[in-house]
Formats: sequence, structure tokens, C-alpha cells
Amino acid sequence: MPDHDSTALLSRQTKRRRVDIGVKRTVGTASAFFAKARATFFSAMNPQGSEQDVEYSVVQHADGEKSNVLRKLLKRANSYEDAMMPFPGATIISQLLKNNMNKNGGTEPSFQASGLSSTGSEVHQEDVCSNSSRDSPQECLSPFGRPTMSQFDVDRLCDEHLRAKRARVENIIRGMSHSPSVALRGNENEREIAPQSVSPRESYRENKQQSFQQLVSARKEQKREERRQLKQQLEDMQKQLRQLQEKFYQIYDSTDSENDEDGNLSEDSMRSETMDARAGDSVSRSDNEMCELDPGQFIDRARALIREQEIAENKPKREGPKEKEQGPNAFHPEGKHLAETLKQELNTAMSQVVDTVVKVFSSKPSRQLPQVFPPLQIPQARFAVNGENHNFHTANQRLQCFGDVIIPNPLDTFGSVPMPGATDQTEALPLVVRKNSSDQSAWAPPAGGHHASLHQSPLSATAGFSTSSFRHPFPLPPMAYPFQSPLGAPSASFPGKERASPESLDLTRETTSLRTKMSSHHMNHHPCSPGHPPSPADGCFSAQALKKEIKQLLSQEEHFPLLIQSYMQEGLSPNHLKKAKLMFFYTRYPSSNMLKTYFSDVKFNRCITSQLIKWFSNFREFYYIQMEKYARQAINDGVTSTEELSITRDCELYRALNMHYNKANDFEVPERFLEVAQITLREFFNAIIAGKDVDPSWKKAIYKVICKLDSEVPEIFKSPNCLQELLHE
DNA sequence: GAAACCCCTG
DNA sequence: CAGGGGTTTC
Repeated sequence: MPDHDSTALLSRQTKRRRVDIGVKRTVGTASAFFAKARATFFSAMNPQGSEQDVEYSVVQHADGEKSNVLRKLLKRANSYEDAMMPFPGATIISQLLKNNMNKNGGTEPSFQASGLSSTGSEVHQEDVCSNSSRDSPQECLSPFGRPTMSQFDVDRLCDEHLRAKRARVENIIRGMSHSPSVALRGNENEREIAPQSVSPRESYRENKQQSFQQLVSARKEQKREERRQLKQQLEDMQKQLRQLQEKFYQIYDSTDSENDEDGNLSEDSMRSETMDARAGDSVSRSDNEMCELDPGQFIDRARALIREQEIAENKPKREGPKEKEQGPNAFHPEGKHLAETLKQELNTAMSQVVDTVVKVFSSKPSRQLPQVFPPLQIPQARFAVNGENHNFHTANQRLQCFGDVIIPNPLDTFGSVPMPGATDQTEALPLVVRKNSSDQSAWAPPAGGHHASLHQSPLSATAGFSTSSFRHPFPLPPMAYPFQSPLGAPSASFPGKERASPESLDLTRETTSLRTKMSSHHMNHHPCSPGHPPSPADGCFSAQALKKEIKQLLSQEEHFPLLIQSYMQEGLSPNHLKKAKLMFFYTRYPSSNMLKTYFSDVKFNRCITSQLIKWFSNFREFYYIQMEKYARQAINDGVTSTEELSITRDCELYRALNMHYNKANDFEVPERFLEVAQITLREFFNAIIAGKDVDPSWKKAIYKVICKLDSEVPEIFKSPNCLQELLHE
């Protein structure tokens, strides 16, 4: 027997790994992480609702400003905390007292408007006062501008002030630990403590104010704590972003070492090519601003690139022809284009990460920010393109060039990013996680629209469009994330999904491979903007240009073996499974070398090999089970001669097999398979008739026969796109 | 002893 | 279809 199988050890090793790699766990952890961060974030930011409105209006409407979102958020977290705590020793109580005194002075129009901005020095004063008011009461009062009081007045006021303060402190404590109603009763008690300090009417007003202040204060304290947590989490995110940056530049350099010394240079050169003066200015300024903050700088860079891409998109007339001419031109050497494409793709993906992080914070509108914080529309804007959209092309290039391959995003190397649960993903993920047809419910975005399919195209998954990536803003690493293209049952499985994105029908027939439709579907249907119907332009791109670029890319393979290899799929997709099943019609016992030949788009490792072998092992298992079953059935039916056993395309056995390996029945089963099946059936029949089935290993003899009946698998199966070609025939 | 294979289970 | 335990083969 040839070495068909290597499952035992390999699978033992790899399967354990698969279990550890579980997507769900990663999703869940990341989800929890960011949900927490988001909650904390909003809690901390809510007090500044008005300012935030402005901020996120900018985020939504001015793409140019989006680049700074995260940095601003980080900055705000800091500045807000700074404003609240100008001095480490400033106690919350002293702030509360200060607020009360401001109230009494009638100088505080609103908490948000002036409470923070005007408190710096006053808080200090209050702090000093609370610590040393007996020694220098005037200092406490000086902010109120009454330096000419007599000593008696000063003493009296100070005394009153201290008593009132004590009462307020007690109230504050009560207020912090009781409901508002309870706090109100506490205020009433306070009147007994210091009834003589103010008139009943004033006292009532003051108490009212105080109760409000207590609520505000308690909330402030709570928010401060949350803010602290947020800050910590943001720091963690910064750290992760820094690592992303490193990886980014690492890849960046490797893809563009031709004319660039480092990532900055290459980026600058890119920018100079496509940016106009205005945008260039802002980006440069942005970059300068970000020099102090690495992750922020990184974010800005990624976003600036996106912006320049968008700017480029707005000039299709100028940019399109230019792109097309540059390929053949000497101005752009062979491969430069690919490098550019890859760079843009990298940048796009990076900014998706950033967008996703921001979106995590923005996805859950808070009470205070009901409408001013809509979901970002970045991805859609980015992919709502015309035929010249380079970015879209690059996205599709990957999908097209490698057919059903899951192209690991260059961000793969972010596997080292210490995301919780995101272990070193170098092996395949769960082989075929879901079935195409039976799992449709998983595809359809739930009513909410926010828990869209977990099955994303590699593009959308890594680009941060999807809920899945939404849950792990840092793209699920290398993740040979199964590309759920329903090629297996195109006609059957599509309608339901297409309903959600009918615009994908706009795709030109030329490129309407089902896979392309799927990719388009995914891109159009990212849940980032559930309430925003995708633009009809989303699915419209130039098939010609696409094909051209695909050819160009393919022709450059030999120049970029490493790049191409890095774009090879690290996992097996449902389409690979379907392909394997079709191949089973030709070969029941493929060697591992053969598998490597016919699955050349897969980056083979032990796991992949064993996985494929296991697939065929499972195919054989089903095959032989059917044979045995049918043979026994024939015997029971009174068949006595193998001559009576024949397999036609009408017989039950064939239908069962066809249903299993060719479910959609869109592949014409080769005649040879019928012959082999018939031989197998007769082998089983004869063995059973001869009573060999009493031997526990009686099937082995049959296996030995059948394994010699393998025939050549057609060359077309060596093509990564063989499914499209086969099914179009 | 490792690899290949078989068988069973979920 | 994946996983794992048991058995056989080399």
C-alpha cells in the first residue's frame, strides 16, 4: 500500500493545534476585550458629549480627519483625566466641595461647559484649603474675590464654610452610596446640622443643588475609575498597534525594497505620486503631529494612505489611464505594480484595523450620543468604486488570482500580536468548518444586522469589515479562515444570500464567477453599516481591468516567489474540499505528492497534507461503506452472479455516490469512475459471497485491488480556479 | 518506533 | 468530516 495516509501522528499533532486555534475562542476573547474597552470608553467619554459630537461628526464626514480618531481618543482620555486631576493629591471630595462653592457663587453654568475647563487653579485652591484652611482661610476664599473682609467676618465665614463643608461631605458620602431619593433625605438632615448657616429657602435651593452635585460627583468618581481602566486598555492597544506597525513595515520593506530605503520613504514616494498638494499638506502635518506617538503615527500613516487612495479614486480619468499605462511603461518596472498593489492592500488592511478599533468604540451609541455617532462608513466608501478603483482591484486580484484560495493577508505576520487567544497560527484551521448549504442561516445576517456572518471572505475578514473581524479588530491572524464560497451548490445556495445584496448582480457576467460574486457580496455586506444600503456601484468594477491585473500578477510570479508564497493559502477552503471530492472520481488513493501538485495554491505543511489525506480517507470510507451496503443488498435481493451487478448513472448506488461527491451535480462524473465502482461492488459481492467477511481484515484485499484502479486526474484540476472552469463547462 | 491503516464516535 | 484509539506494516 502506498503511503496514502499519515493521519495518525500528524493529525494528532495538528488537530490538537486546531483545537487551540479555535476561531470562536479568539472571537470571544477579543469580543469581550473590546466590548469592555468600548463600555469603559463610553462611560469615560460621555460627560463630554457635546465635544464628542463634534468629534464624531468629523469622524463620519471628513475622511481626512478620521486618521486622527484613535489618537484623539487616546489623547482625550489623557487630557480629560488630566483636567480632572491636575494634581495627584486633589481628592475627589475637594473637587466636590469646589463644585459646590462654584454653585453657591452662581458661576458655573453647566458641568460640561465650564466645570472642567475652569477648574484647574480652583481645584488647587480647594485642595490647599481643605488641607490647611485653618491656617490660612483667606487663601480659601481668595478665589471668590473678597480680600477686604474683617477678621471677624473672615472667621465667621470660615467657620460657616467649614460647617457647611462638613455637612456636604457627609451628604456626599450618603449620596455616593444611596439612590437620589435617599440622598435627598440626607439633604434634609443636613438642615438640622447647619440650620443657621442659611435661610430655609436658600438651604433648600442649596440642598437641591447639592444633591445634584452629589450625583454628578459620584458619577465623576465612577467615570474616573472607568477612565483609568480605559486608559490602561488603550495603552495595551497602543502596544499592539506598535507591534502591528513593526510587522507592517517589515512587510512593507520586503515588498518595496526596490526603490525605497525604508517604510517612510516608500510611503512618501507613494504619496507624492497620488496626492495633491492640499491633501499632502494635511497628511504631512498629521504625520508630524504624530511623531510623538508611535501607534498614532502608524494609524495616521495608514489613514493618510487611505485618504490618498480615495483622492485618487476621485480622479478616475487621470488615474485610471495612468495606472494602465504604467505597467508596460519603462517608468514602472515589472513588479513595481505588484509592489504598489501589495502596499496599497497592506495599507488598506491596516486602516481597516484602525477603523475597526474606532468602530468598536463607535458601534454602540450611547445615551448621550444618540445620532451623532453612526457607524463608520469607511469600508463602503472605500469599495464603492468605479472601474478604476485600484484598491478594489487589488482586493479582487487576490480573490481572483487564487481562486478559492484563502489568501492570507500580509497581516498574517501579526500572528505574533499578543491578542488573547490568538496563538501562533501557522497551521490550518478547522478544516471545513461549515457546510455550504446546510449552514445558510449562518450566512444570513440576523435581523439586527450587527451579527453578520462569521464567514467572511478573506478580504473582508482581514479588512475589518465583518463582525468577526469586528470582534477581533486585529485581524484574526494568519487564519486560514475558511472562505465560505458556496461554489459547492451555487444555484441552490445563492439566492438566499443574494437577497441581502442584490447589487452584486450588477457584476458583469464576465467576472461573474460565483466566487467573485461572493467576494463582492461580502464586501458589500459588511455589517459596519447595517443601516446603509450598499451602493449599487459597489459591485461594479471593470472586468477587463481586473483580468489585466490578474494576468500581470500571475506573470510576475516567478519574480516574486516569496510574495506569491506568502499569498498562498494556509488552510483548506470548502472549495478545496469540493475539488477533492471531484478528484475522488479519478483517484481514490492520491499520494501526498499528487495532492501537492493538485493543490498547488495551498501552502503545504504537515497539517494540510494530513488533512487532505484524511479527506480522501473519509471519501474512501464512505465509498466502501456504500459498496458493501449495496453488495449485501444485492445478495439479499437474490443476486447470484456479478454479471448482474452493474453500475449505471441511474442506479441507486451511483446516486448516493454522486450525491456525496458531487452534490450540486454540476460535474460530469467520468465513465471510468462507474467502471471502478462496478469493480469495487463486484469485489465486495464476491468477498461476501465467499464468506470472507468473517475475517476482520477482509476488506484489505479489496482495497488493494481498488487502489490500483486510480486514473489520471485531468490537468485542469491543477488550476486553482479549476472549479470555476469545470463548472462553467 | 513511526507511519499507515482501520474502526468507531460525535 | 474530524478526531482518536487500536492494529498492522515497514
